[in-house]
Formats: sequence, C-alpha cells, structure tokens
Amino acid sequence: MDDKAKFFRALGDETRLRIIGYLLNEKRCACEFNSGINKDQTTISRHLKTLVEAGILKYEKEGRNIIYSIRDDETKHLLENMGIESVDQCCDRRF
Amino acid sequence: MDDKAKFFRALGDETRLRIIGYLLNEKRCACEFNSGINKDQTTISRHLKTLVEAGILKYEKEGRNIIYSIRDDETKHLLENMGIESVDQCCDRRF
DNA sequence: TTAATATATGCAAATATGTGCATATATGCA
DNA sequence: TGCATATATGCACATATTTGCATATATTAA
Repeated sequence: MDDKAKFFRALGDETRLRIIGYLLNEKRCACEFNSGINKDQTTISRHLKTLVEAGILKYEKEGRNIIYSIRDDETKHLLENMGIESVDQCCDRRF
Repeated sequence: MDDKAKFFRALGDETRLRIIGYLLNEKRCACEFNSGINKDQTTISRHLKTLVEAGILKYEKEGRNIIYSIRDDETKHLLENMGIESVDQCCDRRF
C-alpha cells in the first residue's frame, strides 16, 4: 500500500490513537498499556506492531521489556499538529 | 466512532488521498474524477461521501453538478502540513 | 534447570471496507 | 414530455481489519 495511506490508516483507530497519546511525551514499556487499555495483551501487541510498520513508533529492547516511543521528533511534531493529544497519566509505571 | 479516528481513517485510502490532492487547490465537480480515477462512478461517489462525513470535504450543488472542495482553510492547511500533495492537473475540466 | 514475566504469532470468528453492477433520483435540454 | 447527464443507493461479494484464545518464544530470577 501507499506509504501515506498506510500512515493515516494506522492513525484511524481509537486504540492506536490512545497508545500514541500515551507515548507523545514519554517512552513506555509495552506492558504498561495492559492496565490502561481494556484490550487483550495480544491485541495491544498487534496495534503496536501496526504503528511501528506505519513508521509512527520505534522500539528498543531492554531486558525482557520492549520500550516503545514515537519514531522521531519530526513525527512527534506532526502528530501534535494533527491534534493528537498526549495523555500523560497512563497505566502502571513499572520502571 | 471517535471523530479523530474517523478523520484519519478517511485519509487511509489511496483513492481518497488522490481525490484530496485534486481538490487542494481548486474545487471540482464530482464528474471530473471519472476520467482521472480508474474506478467506477459509484465507487468515487462513495469515497466522496466518506470524505464529507469525515469533515474533510464540503459540497455545493450547482445545477446537476455537485462541486466538492476542502471543507475550510484550516483543514486545507492541516492536510498540506500532513504532506498531502496537490495534483493540479486532474481529469476533464468541464466548466 | 525451573518458574515467572514480557511479548509475539497462529488461528478462527465477527465486523468493516472497497468495489462494481443494476438501478434510482435529480436536473437540464430539446 | 422525453431523453441525456450527473450523482447516489441497494445489493452482493471479495478482501481487510479487529479481536481474543491458545500457545510459542525470549528473558530474567530463584
């Protein structure tokens, strides 16, 4: 699919918008979303994958955790310009 | 559905992005897209409807034509900031 | 090594989306 | 009025998406 369409399509889901909101101001371990989002862990895992494949998120491994964050500053600013709001009180803080 | 998700979802289709590109710099009659987009007239009609319902386009009737355009300047600038490019040579010019 | 925690993948089911054909409606023109 | 043009809707079908359960993999801790 066209990259731009793929990018926007990834944004076209409430759960993924919420994940992005949680990540706009800080990186987070995937496990943190389990308490903040009322969806199965496997579903959240797949949404995170979708966002990475769309070029919106990146991740780094840290032990057995995987830390997700907005891909880069340009993307972050773009998301903010598009009216996606950060949600700073997420879920568990585990670390 | 959440309005923002709906907005982005509407952008998540190549054909709709193309329609938006055609409309970024000028309003156009729906009939103009028939030659520029290799899809059935009814399919294009439905894409236009989707874009209106997502708050991206508006339309005005003019005789038996329906003229579509970007909803407002704010939306236009937003779309441009998001990297959607105008395609100025579209299809037929009928009027 | 074994157990626990974190994350991802295979599969199946439900729902949504994109598409075109046939057709309906609306408007303008002869 | 009758015909052509412009647009939209009903329907059916193919494909895509979202979801959770069961399970697999990876890593850390005991």
